[in-house]
Amino acid sequence: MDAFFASLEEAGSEIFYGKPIVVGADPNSPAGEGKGRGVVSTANYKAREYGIHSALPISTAWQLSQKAKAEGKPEAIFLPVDFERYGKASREIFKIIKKYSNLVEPASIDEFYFDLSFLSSLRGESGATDEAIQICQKIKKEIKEKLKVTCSVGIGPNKLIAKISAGMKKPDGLVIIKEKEAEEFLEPLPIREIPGIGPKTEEKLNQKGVKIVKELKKFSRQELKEALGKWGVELYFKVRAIDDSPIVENREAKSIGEQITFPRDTLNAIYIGDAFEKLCEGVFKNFFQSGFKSFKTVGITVRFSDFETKTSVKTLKKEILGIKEFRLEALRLLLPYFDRRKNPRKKLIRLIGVSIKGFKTQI
DNA sequence: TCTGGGGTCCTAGGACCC
DNA sequence: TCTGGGGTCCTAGGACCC
Repeated sequence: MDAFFASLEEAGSEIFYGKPIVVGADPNSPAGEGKGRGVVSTANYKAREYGIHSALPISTAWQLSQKAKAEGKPEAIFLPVDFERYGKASREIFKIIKKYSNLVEPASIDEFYFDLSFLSSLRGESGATDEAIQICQKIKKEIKEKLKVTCSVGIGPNKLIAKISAGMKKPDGLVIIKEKEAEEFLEPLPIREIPGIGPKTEEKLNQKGVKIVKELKKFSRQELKEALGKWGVELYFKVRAIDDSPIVENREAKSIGEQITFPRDTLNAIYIGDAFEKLCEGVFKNFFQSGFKSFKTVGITVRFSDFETKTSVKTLKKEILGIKEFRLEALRLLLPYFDRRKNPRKKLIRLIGVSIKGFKTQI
């Protein structure tokens, strides 16, 4: 989906239509006047013209909006993240795609993989590509009609190529890469376009003089394995457009968690305890609604004011069924961060988080 | 201008078991 | 007199994705 959260907000209101929209943290909490904590989740394309984008500190986004205002352009509209609403839209999109493919994988709230490989056996190679394009155009049209938002689609011989090509023509694009073209298609791309290559891996490979995918092909499987571990072997195949990862429709959650960054760093036990309580309740509610029966592992996260982040995890011998046990175990993990045991310098706390894993399914 | 929130997967060392 | 080998679980941390 294109600028999904912001597009949904824009589509949901006449007043917002055509305006720059920024979904994310509140720019005016707690300090007011654009001094808020947090980052931009999604900016629509109008807001991107101001230089506002995902992951940008919300305070910076606020300044960019003020600068635009001074130049006589419209101020950006800042909105909180409404996960429930976006989740509902996401499920509707899933249903639309499902009408055209019986295998649809929600890769995230705004990304889907779907299988059209049945067309190849049905129509032969050239007929299949034509029909794949037609189906994707229908899906795009139906999503636009029903939700008033656009998406970008990539058609390829595997998930890797489909994903990368979907990103080539945004927004509202449709790109098809045939199997024969796939390897050549990747060669001139910056290595960062390969999903899984982030800032650290990019830097590591830059050190070896590698900037584009073609240059990665100089390395043997063994060399990439030595440099990047197991992931290096996967990368060896990816740069050759080889990817046999399956489309998985029903993925079960492996962990459930919530975290909160405080408006101001604090060591106030009452304040933190209150937030902690709410996090436990939120996690347990989510766990309960997920339909799992029990869990065995409880974890907490503490981020200090200097951004140092610590985690403590405990796997219990017996399964946890109720919120009281859960809260008690989580609290046992949290308490050491208030005293000498895990916070000898009495650093202020910026964030706490609570998570669970090791689920057991019903029956 | 400080750096969200909800996740997944991998690694490495230690414990433990056969 | 040296101190196997493999498998699995657990913890902490890191990289990455949207």
